[in-house]
Amino acid sequence: MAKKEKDIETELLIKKTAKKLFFVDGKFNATTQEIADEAGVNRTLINYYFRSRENLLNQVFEDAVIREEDLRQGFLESDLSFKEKIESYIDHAITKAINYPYLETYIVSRLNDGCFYKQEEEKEDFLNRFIQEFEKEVKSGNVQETSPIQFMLNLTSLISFPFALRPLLQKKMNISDEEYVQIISARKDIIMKILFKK
Amino acid sequence: MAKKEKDIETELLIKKTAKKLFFVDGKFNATTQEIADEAGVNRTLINYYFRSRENLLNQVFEDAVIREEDLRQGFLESDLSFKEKIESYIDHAITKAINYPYLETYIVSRLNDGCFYKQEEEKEDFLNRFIQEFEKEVKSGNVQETSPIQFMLNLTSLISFPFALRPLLQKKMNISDEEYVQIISARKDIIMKILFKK
DNA sequence: AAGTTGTCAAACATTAAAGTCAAACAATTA
DNA sequence: TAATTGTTTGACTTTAATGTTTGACAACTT
Repeated sequence: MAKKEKDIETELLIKKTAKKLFFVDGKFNATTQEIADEAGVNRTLINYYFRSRENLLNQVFEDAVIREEDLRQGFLESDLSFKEKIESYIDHAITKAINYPYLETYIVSRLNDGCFYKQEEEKEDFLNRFIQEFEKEVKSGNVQETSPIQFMLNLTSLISFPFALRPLLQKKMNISDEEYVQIISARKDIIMKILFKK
Repeated sequence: MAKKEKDIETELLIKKTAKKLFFVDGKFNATTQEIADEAGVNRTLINYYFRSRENLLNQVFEDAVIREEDLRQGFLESDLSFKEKIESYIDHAITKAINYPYLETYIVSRLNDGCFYKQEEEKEDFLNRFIQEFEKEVKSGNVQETSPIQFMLNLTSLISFPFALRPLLQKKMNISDEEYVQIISARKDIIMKILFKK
């Protein structure tokens, strides 16, 4: 069992590199060669560790879905106020979006290519709890009156879109990299102001 | 010059089908065979009309960029109020998003694959005019005080994201197709309420 | 140091997608 | 109707990406 650690290291390195290409660079069509080059390893190692390219992609996809669902996990658990919970959610989501801007669009592109994944169990629970908490906020007049679903749509749209569409938006609006970072770092407050009346 | 019309028909059919696969179905990796099958024509016709696959993709890309920029064209031209202009913009954008939900993410995915396109000239002009009009609105207290760029980000995010991420959002929130259509058709009013104070 | 196991890469094989070509076919026109 | 031009097709070639095999060598084990 020599070099066992190295084994895991290389395997993880490949996965990490694939994720970097997919989620960070948005190169959804990266070939095994490109992944190997970027990772600085021989291309055949991808087959050695993952059997096939498809296998690697599936693992990456699964990880992405998990990461995506992780964010919601525990989001309602704390004893913060609803507004504070949303605030902390935005923080997390923005951090995620900075590190993996194309995570969501990658998942969608895979879904459209016929990839599936099984639903988590606790979801119903989560949605119900969220709806309940949200309705309370509506009654207290803290948020604009809409359906909880629309509220979530607004929330996720306002957070993720500027990251996922960054190249296009920058180009359309003639914005430099530095400016865009500026703009993006101001998003949290703006989003909070939009979502909460008080 | 026989059959000139038919020529154009087939060529357009192929392009239209490619667009359908890319922008409507989100199949960014469709092969020439898949495009041909979907169009009900022989695969080699793609080479006959477009020389190469890459060529077809570039044409489709260019068209997409144009369509994308068209939407903005004339948006400020009318003598409607700013609010009415935005309202009509949202109408157009939603119609576009219904018909081509993946238009924007497709462009981004191509940009990330190293595709470029040249900037339009009148852009600076458009942006300046928009900024001017927007600042006036801020002064009149019709909109929340933010930068015009942030306003545009909010606007486009709120419109496009629910379309571009539809499969993921539906899955995450356990929403049926019928429900989702419902939700989406209510977006315009919701977005207007968010963007305008009065 | 000989044996064992895990790691890696070069060379080769396979596959599937893209692209070419020549011949068949259709339409138009002289 | 024969000739010309444009369109479509099937068979073939090329290319590029994936997958497999084998053997070198490094590290650890005894």
